[in-house]
Amino acid sequence: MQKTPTIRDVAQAAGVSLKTVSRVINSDKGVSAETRKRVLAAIEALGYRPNALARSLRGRKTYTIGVVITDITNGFFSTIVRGIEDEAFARNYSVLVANSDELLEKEKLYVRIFVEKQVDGLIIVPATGSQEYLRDLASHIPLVFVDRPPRDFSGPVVQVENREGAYRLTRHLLEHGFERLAFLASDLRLPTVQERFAGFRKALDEVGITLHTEMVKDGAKTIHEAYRKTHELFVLPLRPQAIFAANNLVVQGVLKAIRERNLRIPQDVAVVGFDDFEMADLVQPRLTVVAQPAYALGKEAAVLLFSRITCPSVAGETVVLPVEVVLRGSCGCEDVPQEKTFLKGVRNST
Amino acid sequence: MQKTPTIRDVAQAAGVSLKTVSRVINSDKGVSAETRKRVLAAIEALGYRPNALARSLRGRKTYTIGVVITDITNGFFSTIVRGIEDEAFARNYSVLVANSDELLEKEKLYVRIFVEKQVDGLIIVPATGSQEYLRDLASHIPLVFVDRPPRDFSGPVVQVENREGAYRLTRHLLEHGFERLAFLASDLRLPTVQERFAGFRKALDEVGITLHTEMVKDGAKTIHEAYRKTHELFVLPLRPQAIFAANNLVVQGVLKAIRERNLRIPQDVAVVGFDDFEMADLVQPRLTVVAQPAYALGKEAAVLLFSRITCPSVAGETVVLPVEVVLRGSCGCEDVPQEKTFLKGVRNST
DNA sequence: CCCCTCCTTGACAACGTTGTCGTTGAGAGC
DNA sequence: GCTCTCAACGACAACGTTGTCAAGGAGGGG
Repeated sequence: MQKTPTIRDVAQAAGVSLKTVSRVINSDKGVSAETRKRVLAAIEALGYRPNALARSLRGRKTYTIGVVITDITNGFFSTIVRGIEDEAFARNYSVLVANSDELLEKEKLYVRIFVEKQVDGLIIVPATGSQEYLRDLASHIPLVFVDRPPRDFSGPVVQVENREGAYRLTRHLLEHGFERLAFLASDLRLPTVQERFAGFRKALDEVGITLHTEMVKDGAKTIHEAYRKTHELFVLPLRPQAIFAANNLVVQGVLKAIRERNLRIPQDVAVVGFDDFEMADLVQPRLTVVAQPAYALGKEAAVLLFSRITCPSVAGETVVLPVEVVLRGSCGCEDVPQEKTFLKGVRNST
Repeated sequence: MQKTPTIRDVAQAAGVSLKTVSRVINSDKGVSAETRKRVLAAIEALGYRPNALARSLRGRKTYTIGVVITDITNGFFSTIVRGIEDEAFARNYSVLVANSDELLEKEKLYVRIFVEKQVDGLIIVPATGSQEYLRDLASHIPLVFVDRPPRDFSGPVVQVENREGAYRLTRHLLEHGFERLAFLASDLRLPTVQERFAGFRKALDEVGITLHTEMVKDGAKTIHEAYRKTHELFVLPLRPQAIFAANNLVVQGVLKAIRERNLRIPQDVAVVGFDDFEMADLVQPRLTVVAQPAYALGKEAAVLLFSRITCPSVAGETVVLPVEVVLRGSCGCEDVPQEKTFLKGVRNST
């Protein structure tokens, strides 16, 4: 491990001052063509690479943002991250990522670390609990939330029409004539889930259907737990006719359980999910879902963050992106597979 | 945006020198209990947070590593990243991530940026092309490759038994009596794919089956392209009896095409894939695959990297992790769904 | 010929830390 | 009472950059 050359070594090699080298590196004007050539030659010869740390310390800008999500393994979040990353890349920014696992303490810790690392901004999927701890921070560094609003704290959020999407999908279910609908959620304390539940509930209320508590299952945070809760639904005296799975993990558990019980979808029980993903298009019957623009969610959050970074006076309001009900077979509709339903792949590719 | 307090402000507030504050922050000895208390009080009062940039510049250590993968959206890679991230978190390291999209130029650019940001180490899934450009770098900073070895360059790699896995899976297919096997690949220039193809081929050779060129399709880099190539296979006069999909994206395209042609799996055509993922367990019939320990891949790569970071003399050899052939229904076996096939979720949770 | 301008260049300090080394003072040992 | 040791603390430089300011020289206009 030999010593990395610094601007000083380059200056010496080229026989100029530190500042002149600095000017060449930053393509500042005020350097003659001749000198510039000599400096560039020295840079080349020594294999000099600027030290971004020193630059950032001096310039108070790291060209790095921090992203705290709950779990990168979840396709929904990885797609959001991808949206953020692409936008960041286009602006010469790098991205630090962290998985909070829905744990407030982990979120806090990561935020602290990223702030100490002087990130220029932070995009957060807030974990359950209170984001009040961010209050002081918010005046120091631009923050943007994605997917869910923070709690006990107000800041710009980029999210989707959870309530509306759930409402429309539930109405659709009701139009199929189902009356005993179950709602299976990862965590009803999450704002997104609450909104979805509100939409679900509103649709039921409108047609005067009473929702029985045993038809609502909470705490299905993993595929496996969703799977178990689904089984619980089927040992009830009155089994559900349709299941509304509140996210992409839940729906996978639901499918697994139904498969195991040898029930037919949608004849024995209909299933719909919130959030589209490749699998939804490959199972049989294909899954009817509310498709969320995950990539756009990340991209918009990044756009918002960068506008706040470049111009701190930008307040940054809540952005709500539209969702789309994608009817396939699992809700009871006739399933007509058609090409080009590769929505997740829709990207302004780089 | 008020000015953030520095160690200097704390020193002034507590009536001590800079160095004393520094000592308190780093819990160095040589500070009386009384002074320590005063300093801590000042830190608290001012809301002081150390600046990691200055620290890193001074200490030549950033506690940050860079990870360059091809696409975080792909569950295989996001799981690898998760493995890396968990290991990094445990050691107080942060992770910078980048998507190369299999583009060498993007990979190079990111590596350069990360190096300029003075990361303590780099984990790379090398894109197609030559990694020769890393030669100089390797003596300056620890590098570890995951999933595939680099080209024109030798460095520590953490990968799986591609050849062996493909070989075993292909043999299994042959035991079912299939003779016309097709191989569908994303990019045959990739080392992983080459190895898998070699294993596939070896199995065929052993039983004396000649592989016809039209049974090998290359260039299926997206689900959509895999879908198209699959259709191409079925307009051939002699259609394949079984399809070996070389990765998780390919297999999704294959399924989609087969579904569209209303062919039955495995009666009309068997399908197997390389890399397990949730979906494989949910489609009908369930997919027979070679399961790769993606999480462990990332974790091991990180472990190796950190051992090289802490002790630069560690050479770092190639680590090969075992794969497992998971027999389900799509290969022609009787499909006996069983609980607890949640392999992806297997994690030493935090 | 002189002054003014503009272009090129450099010295120096600063960004916020920490390592090195030196100073001070209290207490122990003789 | 004197030296010696050790704990507590501080001054200073350095990490690698860049912003500020000033200097030097060439060239143009009067």
